[in-house]
Amino acid sequence: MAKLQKSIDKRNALVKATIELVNNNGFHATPMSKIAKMANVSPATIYLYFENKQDLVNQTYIDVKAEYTKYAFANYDPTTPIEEGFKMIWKRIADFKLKESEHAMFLAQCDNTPMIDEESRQEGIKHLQPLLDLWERGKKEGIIKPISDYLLYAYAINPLSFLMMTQKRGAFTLDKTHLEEAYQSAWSSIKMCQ
Amino acid sequence: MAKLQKSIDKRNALVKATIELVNNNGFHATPMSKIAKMANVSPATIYLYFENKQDLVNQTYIDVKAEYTKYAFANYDPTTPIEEGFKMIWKRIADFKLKESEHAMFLAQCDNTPMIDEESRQEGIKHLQPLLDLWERGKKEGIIKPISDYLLYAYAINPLSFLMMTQKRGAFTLDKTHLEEAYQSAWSSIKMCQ
DNA sequence: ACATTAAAAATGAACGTTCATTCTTTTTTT
DNA sequence: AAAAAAAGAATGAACGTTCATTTTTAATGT
Repeated sequence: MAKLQKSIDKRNALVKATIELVNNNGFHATPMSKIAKMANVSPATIYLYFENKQDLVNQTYIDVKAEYTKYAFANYDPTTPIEEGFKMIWKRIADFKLKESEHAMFLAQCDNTPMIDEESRQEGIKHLQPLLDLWERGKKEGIIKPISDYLLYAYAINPLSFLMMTQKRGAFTLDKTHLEEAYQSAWSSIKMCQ
Repeated sequence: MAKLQKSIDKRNALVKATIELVNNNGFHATPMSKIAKMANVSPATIYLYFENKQDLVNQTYIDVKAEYTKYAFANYDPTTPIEEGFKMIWKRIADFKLKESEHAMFLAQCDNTPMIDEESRQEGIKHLQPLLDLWERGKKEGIIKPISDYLLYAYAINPLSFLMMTQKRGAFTLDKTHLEEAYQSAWSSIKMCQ
């Protein structure tokens, strides 16, 4: 019964501290000692919950990625018409990136860095399937451009990461109007007919 | 004459080694000793060219960013018509990201990480002005959507970083066809009229 | 209900290593 | 021969991780 007795709160505190410190200082400047201190835990305790530093950051990545996709598809019904369904998911993702910007920022850092093991990266991608299914359906119906899912993601979704990052740096603020413009650009870039 | 006597080759070798090691291992796992070894130089010698590790990575970032924008605008003439000018710059940027993908990857890592000082980041942005000017002109002529430059960059340019990264990971290959589709998506997302 | 006890969880200090940086000496350049 | 550049070895600090011990938890017997 070993694992079950350990406090989930403590694990979560460690994950939370990891996100916050890596966001602010980068992976290279967040020692285990600081993570422990921020989580109000002894450094040694970390090793009761995680194998080592790499495992801690891998698990943190998977946790946040799962939260992200769960949020994105929370209210999505796979029978929704294409355009409406896409707008729904897009808005949820935008919402996540803005409201949970700490988490979104952490993902952006992980996704552009060799700090996450390839295995965990693969694990994180899995839950995006509903969006890929929607696109598949959209292509069949002649509503979505018949191009690679990577291209669709690059133009429809990924720009939100850049905008979130830019906003986080204080360069500009993504208000309601911007968001509507962003949606129009996203939709323009992947819909058929032009 | 202190600085001038030092070998520019040695400096470049250090910058090159930094890019390669940071790309492959991340900043957190590239010690000065390894950089020195890869550049065939003593660790102590690094400090004749750079103040410290932070300075080395800052200067590397600025170097690569300057190379990037120089490449992007190499054959651009500010009097070119909007659509043609945009296509020209876009293709050059795409070209850079694919042909100089090591450098592009390094920039992507720097841009999503707190590893670069804010000052050096600002320095790196400066040289993008010709593109912003083109957009300004395009908005006035009613050809480009009258939205924030950040939005335009997010949809017209930034997706290339994602695609380059995806390609680097081996998930898919960005061939000629994909590139043409990508351009169409980029242009669709920022042009007026729909 | 309480005392006892064994296991689990948590800890602070310690360990060995690695790191960025500096120091002293040697080599190269002019 | 003097100055600059480069080198290897040295240094102290910081790191990830483990060790020896203490504290907490929960099950058991009375």
